[in-house]
Amino acid sequence: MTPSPEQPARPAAAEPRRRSSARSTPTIYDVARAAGVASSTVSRAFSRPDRVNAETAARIRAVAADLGYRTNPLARALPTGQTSMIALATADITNPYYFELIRGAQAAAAERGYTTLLADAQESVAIEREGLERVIPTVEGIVLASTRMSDSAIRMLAKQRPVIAVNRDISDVPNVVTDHAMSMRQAVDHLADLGHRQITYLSGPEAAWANGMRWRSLRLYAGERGIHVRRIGPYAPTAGGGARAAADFPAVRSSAVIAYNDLVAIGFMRRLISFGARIPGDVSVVGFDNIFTSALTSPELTTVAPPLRTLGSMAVHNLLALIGGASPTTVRPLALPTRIYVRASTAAPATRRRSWRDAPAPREPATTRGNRLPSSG
Amino acid sequence: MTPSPEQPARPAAAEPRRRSSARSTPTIYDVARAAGVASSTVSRAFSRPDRVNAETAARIRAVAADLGYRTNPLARALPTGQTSMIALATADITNPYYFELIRGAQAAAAERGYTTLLADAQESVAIEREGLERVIPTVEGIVLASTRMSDSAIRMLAKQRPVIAVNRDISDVPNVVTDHAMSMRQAVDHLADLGHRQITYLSGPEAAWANGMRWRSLRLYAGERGIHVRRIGPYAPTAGGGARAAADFPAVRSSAVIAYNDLVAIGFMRRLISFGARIPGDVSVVGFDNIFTSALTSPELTTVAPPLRTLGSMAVHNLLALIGGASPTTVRPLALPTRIYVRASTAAPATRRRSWRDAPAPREPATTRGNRLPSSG
DNA sequence: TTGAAAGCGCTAACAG
DNA sequence: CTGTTAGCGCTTTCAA
Repeated sequence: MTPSPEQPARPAAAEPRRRSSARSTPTIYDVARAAGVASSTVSRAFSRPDRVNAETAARIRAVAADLGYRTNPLARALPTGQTSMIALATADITNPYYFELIRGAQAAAAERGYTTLLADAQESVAIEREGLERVIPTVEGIVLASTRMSDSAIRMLAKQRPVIAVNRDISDVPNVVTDHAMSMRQAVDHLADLGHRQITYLSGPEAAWANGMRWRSLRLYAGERGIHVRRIGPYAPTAGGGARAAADFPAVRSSAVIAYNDLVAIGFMRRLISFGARIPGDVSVVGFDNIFTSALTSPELTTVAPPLRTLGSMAVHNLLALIGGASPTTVRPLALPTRIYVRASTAAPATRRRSWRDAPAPREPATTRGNRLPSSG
Repeated sequence: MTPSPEQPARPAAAEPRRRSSARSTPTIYDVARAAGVASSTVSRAFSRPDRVNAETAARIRAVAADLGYRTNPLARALPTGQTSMIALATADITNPYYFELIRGAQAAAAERGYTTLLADAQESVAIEREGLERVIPTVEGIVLASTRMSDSAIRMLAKQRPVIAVNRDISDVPNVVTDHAMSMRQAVDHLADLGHRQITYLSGPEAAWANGMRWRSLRLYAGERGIHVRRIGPYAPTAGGGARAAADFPAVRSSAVIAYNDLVAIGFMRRLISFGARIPGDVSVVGFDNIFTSALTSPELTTVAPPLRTLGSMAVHNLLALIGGASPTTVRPLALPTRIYVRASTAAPATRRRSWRDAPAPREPATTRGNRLPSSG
């Protein structure tokens, strides 16, 4: 049992027998050998440079550089669980509303060394589930940018990985949201300042959280300013929905309209114009979202812009905080401020109130003011 | 040295000492123990079911299921190098042009069990490089959906990972492209059939490959149909560029205009209308790309739609073939067919040719025909 | 068909 | 500050 003295000690096996530095990408072992240090030192030189002698670190980096060594994130992820990846789930990547949000999230993630996995649901709950399912083991956290999932499904998800919801309020799930109250106040103030006394709200989907918020805020602020409000709808949150709203629109009643979103506003304007109405001559129109297209319509649409980019970056920022160990309660929900872009679809109401339905008149060329594009927001 | 008979054999060390099945997610070892098999058998049951007895496999899957076991893609990636991830690099995720392409790529990847990493360059070459750099070690291949990189940089990249370029022709790098010739032929045929005899081309960036293709094809097909062509520009590929083109536009010369892309066409129309021109009364306008907005302008824009979705899915399809070992030469470049959407911005030329600059007239309400949205393409 | 054992490339105690 | 030594969870020869 006891080895005889002259018996050679077990071969030191200093560094375990690794595959020779064949071709393929160099590893820390290759660098270690070339630099004459232990592999763990190389590892430290890259992952915690402060734990290594400055000179040694420099030498290692030099050797690594000319060997073309690059840390392998996968190999690093295995022992640490830190994949440096987060997922961004959207219900529909095709929806113009989300571009800036995605970009804001992307940029914030990249800045912190995180890579973004895109999980597009393509409008299907099943695809969303499946996509998330596949992605979960790989990511450290998830931003739910828009989702069709139920509250309970989201809570479930939040048990497996840190989750931040965007523009959705679910108890126990931290989120970042737009300041819907402020956005409506901006719309109302603008119209009121112009002299409008009645406003019609083109309602969006009843299930949409934002829709309820908008209507409630509208009543509140309009009331404060002595403005009469009414609501028609609900309509689909699309240009088609807006067109239907135009057909329903009681022209004599309101000199101003606030639509659930830009798409509805645009569809509404187009249809109304085809009926012979003048905008903003007969009716002023305000939308929400400031989608790219809203600066390209005739007339250009006055709209309230959500802080999309900020929404995206804040979501990621908070998510990374969560991942870093912050408690969900610490990550306070934050309502981000909006901004109104005044363009050509709003003006003072006509002094003589008569319906455009009585006497359709030719339109005037679109005027241009404040035609800022979304990207400058 | 030779162990005495009664000496116990080295402890079997059957399965190496792993951390007890503490909390956290179950591993193949947990499943193996619960199912009474070796960990390697569990591994096989999931990665190559055909190499395992059907019953055993079934039992293992059952045990795994109720343990809640799920294969860990990261752990699998380490020994095999198969991460099941591909990267999709875009120069600007905010560009409406790419939505459907991204979605097509995403869907194709998901279908084959691949996850898509989004690398948005945010218009910066530096960010693009850096993003790609970070992502390379993690992905099995890359789709370059739009990129600012130089040809040589791309060839470099292609040495590290399989690469498919979209709408870009680089020797030695397989690609998928739109059939630019066909798309221009569709535009010319449409205008010719309407009776136009002269066409003005609003040129895009000179560096853009598509721009050269379009102009060349235009000359070719217009020639075949006896149509006179001229070109003005170059202009930025934006609505602003189109507006500048409108200022330059020699109204008397052409009854029809083909723009480099939809954005240019839209900017052109708006500015021309503000000058008092009627579209399509005075000038017919055709764009390229069929971006979302083109169905929402007044008048709605006639445009030639690239097969974006197909472009995306084909790119991924070919990329996976490459990853699967297909030789680059096998993956033949393919020019995908386009489709023209005839809307309200084109009509037969006015019988009496006079310049709208002489006598601006009030516009008519937009007509509606073929106002299909991009998503239905 | 199944089991044992050696890694994939990197991190992380624990000594020294 | 640096080297040694176990693994992270899975795949994969090689034997049995």
